[in-house]
Amino acid sequence: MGEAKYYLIAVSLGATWSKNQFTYHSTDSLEIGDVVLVPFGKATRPGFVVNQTTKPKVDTKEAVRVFDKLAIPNTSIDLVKWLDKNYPGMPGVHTQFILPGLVKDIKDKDFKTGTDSTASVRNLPSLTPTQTKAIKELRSTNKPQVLYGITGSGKTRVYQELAKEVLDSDKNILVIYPEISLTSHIKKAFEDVVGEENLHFYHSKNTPANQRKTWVSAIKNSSGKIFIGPRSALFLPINNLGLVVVDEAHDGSLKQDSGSRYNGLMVAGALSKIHKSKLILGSATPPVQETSYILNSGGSLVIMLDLAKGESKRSFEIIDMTEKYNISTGNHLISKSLQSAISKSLERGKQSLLFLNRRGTARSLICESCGWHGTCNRCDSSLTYHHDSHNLICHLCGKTQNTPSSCPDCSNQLKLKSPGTKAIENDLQKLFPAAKIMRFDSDNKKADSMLENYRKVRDGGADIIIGTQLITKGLDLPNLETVGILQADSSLFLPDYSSLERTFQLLTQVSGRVGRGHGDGKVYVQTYNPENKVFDYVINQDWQSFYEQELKDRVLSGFPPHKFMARVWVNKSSEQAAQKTLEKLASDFRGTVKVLGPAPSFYGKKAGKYSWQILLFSSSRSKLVSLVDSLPADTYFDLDPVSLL
DNA sequence: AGCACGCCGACT
DNA sequence: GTCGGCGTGCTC
Repeated sequence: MGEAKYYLIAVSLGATWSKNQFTYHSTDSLEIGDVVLVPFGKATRPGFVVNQTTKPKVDTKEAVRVFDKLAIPNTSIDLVKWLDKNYPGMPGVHTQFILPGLVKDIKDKDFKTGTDSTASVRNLPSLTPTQTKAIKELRSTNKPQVLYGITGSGKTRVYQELAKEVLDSDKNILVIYPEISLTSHIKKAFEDVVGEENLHFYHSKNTPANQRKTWVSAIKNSSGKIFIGPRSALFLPINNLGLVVVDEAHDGSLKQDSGSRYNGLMVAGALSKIHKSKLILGSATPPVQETSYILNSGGSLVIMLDLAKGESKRSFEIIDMTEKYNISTGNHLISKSLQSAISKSLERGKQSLLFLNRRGTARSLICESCGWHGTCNRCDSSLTYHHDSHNLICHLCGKTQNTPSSCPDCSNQLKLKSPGTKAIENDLQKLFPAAKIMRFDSDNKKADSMLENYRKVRDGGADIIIGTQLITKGLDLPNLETVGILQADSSLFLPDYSSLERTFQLLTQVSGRVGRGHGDGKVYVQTYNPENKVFDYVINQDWQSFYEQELKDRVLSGFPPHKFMARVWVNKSSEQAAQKTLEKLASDFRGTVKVLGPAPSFYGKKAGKYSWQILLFSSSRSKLVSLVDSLPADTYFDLDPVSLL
């Protein structure tokens, strides 16, 4: 037993700590990165050694090394540093990402693996010319790349091929995939490359023992493994990472929406830079902001526009719901075309899927006759109706307008509509009494029941499926023929700079549920604004034109990726207090950066608290970082918000 | 997040 | 003179 030495330890802590490095002693000789358990307050928490230090003035407690030589890789320490720098104020949380609670429970047996058998690689399907070309382009550089491939173009097959090469060069692979529990095909695809024993899922729904094993496997193995998980898997302490794939890179779940609000795509970028590994962001609707960042920093775009073998076609019909003769006599939400398509699919024993775009419903006022909706003449953003004051408010600049009693363009009556899936289910049952109808939404989103529901639906337990957001995510329904999108425009007029992009993504992803290799399918897009250009981009499956147009619009409006942005808000028990606090902040910041607002937050009242917000814009991200880092304690911020709502 | 410290009002 | 309200600050 030697003399006690002193070490600076980064402790895994919650969001309320603005500091997380403290001095502990140990009689063991500890190395930088060694994982330790330390007493902190009443609790014991995991931490890692930052460096050796001198005896401090305060009394120290003892750090206990968890396992012999269980050190987190330098790359993970560098990632924590990057997070601390780019999302300031929550260092304890960032350490917790790297050292989650499960670290405390790691036992010797978690180190024991089954036979480290060599990968039992199965025969993979042959490549199409488009896939071969994409692989060649992806191989040609180590810079980050965006893989844009329409639904059905076979991106997964491309990942398989690249994964094989990376594994052959004795490295590990990380695949980020949202809603992994719903999508078995991605699991199978990588299993075919690396074998079951070498494929690790990292997911909160797995058993604790399984999670510990995966974590240990990451820290222990220097090659031959593929790790798959949601955004939290970005923080697995993987060694020797050769490839990072973020599939469905447009997905909103990549953005952490509480605590340290990091953007998973940015973290993936930092991670691959630290490892000098390849980064691929794959999607049928690549995100505008990050695609632009990648293209402006030397990365490139790889395009796959052809359907892979065995994939079938999908066609589109845009239905103008302002035309009365288009609407079913039995139900005002469903068009005649959609009704007869559902009917025909029923006769053929095929399934129909109705997507109810609930985002933004009931809050904006629209005219059913001509498609008019209130917009702010200063911001060009949609106005939101407020029940209490009977006003229309711009949530960007805060300007208030009186609510017109009738449509300013055609003087017909204005409507606030928000049908739920339940109401539609009832209506449809009346239209199709013999059909088995099933709702599939996040109201019953307990993961196990969701998977159960999905199996039931897929295996023919429903003729008509009604759902919201959830059904946009990778649902694979082989027997699906008809897709109906109800209120396709409801997400279009949200007061959010990204509402056009969100709409494009939603519609494209829903459309992608049909025509998956088992007969052609048709998508019926019902809208009150058929002339909106977003529908052309969707039905032509033309992301590139959408992207170019959207980039131009973002330059004009000054939003990301043209400028960096931060959203800053407070929650107060009175509206006046919230407004006053932010007016003070806004006047402090004006002159340093561009400020928009204050205005009420979109969800202005939550749990009895009133929320107001301001938006900060700058060409320098670090300027925004230093501003939000100096905010008062009860102020919240989101750097690079994907949504302003 | 917990938990101690501390400074003021209500009650024995 | 004591009990306890919860604002403030600290956790090596």
